[in-house]
Amino acid sequence: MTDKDQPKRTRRSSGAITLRDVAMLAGVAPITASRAINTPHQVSPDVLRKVQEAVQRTGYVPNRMAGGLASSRSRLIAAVVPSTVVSVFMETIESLNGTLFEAGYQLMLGQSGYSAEREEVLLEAIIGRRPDGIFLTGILPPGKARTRLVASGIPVVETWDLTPTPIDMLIGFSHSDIGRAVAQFLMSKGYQHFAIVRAEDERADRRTLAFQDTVAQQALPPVLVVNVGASRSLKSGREAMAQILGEFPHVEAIFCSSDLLALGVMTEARARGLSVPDDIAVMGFGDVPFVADMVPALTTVRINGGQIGALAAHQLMDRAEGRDVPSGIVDVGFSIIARDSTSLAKTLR
Amino acid sequence: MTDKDQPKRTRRSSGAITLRDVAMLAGVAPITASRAINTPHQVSPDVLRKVQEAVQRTGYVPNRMAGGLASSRSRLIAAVVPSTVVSVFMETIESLNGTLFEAGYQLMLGQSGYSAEREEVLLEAIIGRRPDGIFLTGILPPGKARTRLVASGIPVVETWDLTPTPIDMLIGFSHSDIGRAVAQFLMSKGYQHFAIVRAEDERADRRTLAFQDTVAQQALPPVLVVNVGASRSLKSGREAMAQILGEFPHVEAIFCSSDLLALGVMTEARARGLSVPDDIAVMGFGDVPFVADMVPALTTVRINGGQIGALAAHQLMDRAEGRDVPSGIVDVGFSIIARDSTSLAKTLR
DNA sequence: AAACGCAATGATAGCGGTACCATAACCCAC
DNA sequence: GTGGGTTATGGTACCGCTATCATTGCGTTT
Repeated sequence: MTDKDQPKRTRRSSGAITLRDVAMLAGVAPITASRAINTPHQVSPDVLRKVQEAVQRTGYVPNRMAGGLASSRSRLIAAVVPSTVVSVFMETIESLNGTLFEAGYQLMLGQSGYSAEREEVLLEAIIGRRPDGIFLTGILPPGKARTRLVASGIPVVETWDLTPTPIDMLIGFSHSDIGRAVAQFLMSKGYQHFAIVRAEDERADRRTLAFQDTVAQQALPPVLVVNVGASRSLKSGREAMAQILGEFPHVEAIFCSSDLLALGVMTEARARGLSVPDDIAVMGFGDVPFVADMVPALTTVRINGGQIGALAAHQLMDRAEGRDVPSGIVDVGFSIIARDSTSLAKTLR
Repeated sequence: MTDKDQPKRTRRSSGAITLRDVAMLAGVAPITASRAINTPHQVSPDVLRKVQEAVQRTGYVPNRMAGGLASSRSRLIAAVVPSTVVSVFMETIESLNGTLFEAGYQLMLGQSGYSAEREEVLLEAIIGRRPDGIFLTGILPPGKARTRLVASGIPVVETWDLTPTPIDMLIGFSHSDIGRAVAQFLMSKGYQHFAIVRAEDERADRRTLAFQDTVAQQALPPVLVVNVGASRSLKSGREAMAQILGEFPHVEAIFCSSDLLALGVMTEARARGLSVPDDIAVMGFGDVPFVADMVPALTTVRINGGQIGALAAHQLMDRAEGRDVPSGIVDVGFSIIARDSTSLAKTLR
């Protein structure tokens, strides 16, 4: 009857069930309901039961934005992946996401690889969500984006590479080591005339340089390097192979900066009646699942992407939950998976 | 001098720059600073300049959790993708994420495909974030998860399939139509003896059934169907091919439920000295980027995944921003990309 | 000239949770 | 029986932002 009881202003609300509703239904204070839900051991069995019942009955789902705001803990982790050829990183993202999810965290995805300005906008969008941690595919070069990230104070894991100067935590492997190891592997098989097919990419660059160095130390002929630019498609592998055969017919072994490029190289070789590995050996990089079962099975470099994702998840969550994780570098290494595409089957010329 | 001015309780705070700091620096009220940032046309040029300067100087990044809580608009979209073989959906996710990002939204990723309980937990985690929209890869079968989702009132787009009873919005294509179209395509080429290699998947099921029906209507011999289970690997394609050749040596054309399976089938064929397409025609599904440049180039079914992602993004954002988007079904169709793996090169037996 | 409309700014009260402190009830020791 | 320590619960004040209404100043309408 007393309309004046109503506050003058219209209160808005999303209309959804809130903790207050649950608490009222259970006959306890909101804070007690909160405890029953988040730290059940702190409440009596009786209250716990009543609150759980109320949650069931109402279908209450806690609002994590409100919780995050109040506790300064968003339980959100942001991952930045390159927009192209995400496939190589899929294993990592899946394992990252899976590990986070088990522990009650969510993953936010951002795509990099466009312009520097957009990179900055992306970082700002990410920071605006106040994630508890940030996962970067690759290492972030000095610049505004990096400065902003450091200033934000959010724990960061860079991955997939090594650098002596990480922002914070780093989980990766040495691309130089890979270039060296692959060169040694191929030389140990007796190959002497090498070509490299590589995408335009700083990491491929370092693999290439180390490969060339290692070969040069054995006084072998120089390595022919074909740069296919940004494209990592099978097609560019084929084109690169055509170029190699034109310029360097004596080539015996080709190291490609991705499995897909290697597939292209093999495709072109076969199209020209050349046999892999009888005429030419081919190596890839990445060990995407299907190259193991092709004919010939592709020799390649395997990175344990799942390990990187899981490790990163744990380090970020440890940080978020106040456990001490020193900034530092974890080298997860790599392995060369020797398969048929590099098995010597005829006498080298 | 008066220590008692201090409130008794210790105030916590994340210590970061807040809107209040910016407003004070600019000499305006917080709400005015908010307007300068979010709706600049509502403030005078003078105030705008001062606030922008303050933002620059402080490096202020708005806290979107607080904003979302206050406005009931999170600017977050959740996407649920199957945990396996995400590659087919990558194009969609990239385009979804890209479109959202341009408009100031962020993407949250969830992986489905585990247990039903986990599916429920996932949905609860998603709803807890109060996203402005949810993108589902596939359609959600009736069950607790679906009920909960409907109850949440969050706009939903189901994709990659058609059903007469979507939760809300639906962007997909008919798998039956594909089965029919592929059968007709292959029959029009003169093939009569068919096999299908398929993964355990409800959608593959419908393609298979429609294919069989269409073939049966022409009174052709029955189609040999090989179910490879959950695995969609190249290896299972090879194994399926081995089985087909054992049971059905007359087979002329094989339709696979993924490009990777098709690759496996072709690999096994070649390993046994059979030629594709001279001895056997092969078709895939998905048109992953590299199958166009293989030898032989793979005939396959192309879905415009980018279109699905972009369209879904726009529909969800339209909903979030109060523009009217009727619940309903969009059929984006598909296309058969005829390439070399089905070009008739010798007289059929 | 009084009334009106509109643009720019501000005060206030939340959004839905949790941190922090307070209180009550109970147990134990001495 | 009184002081001290737990355990269970509650009250209050925020987290950082925006919706809503209020106010002010000024040009415009009739």
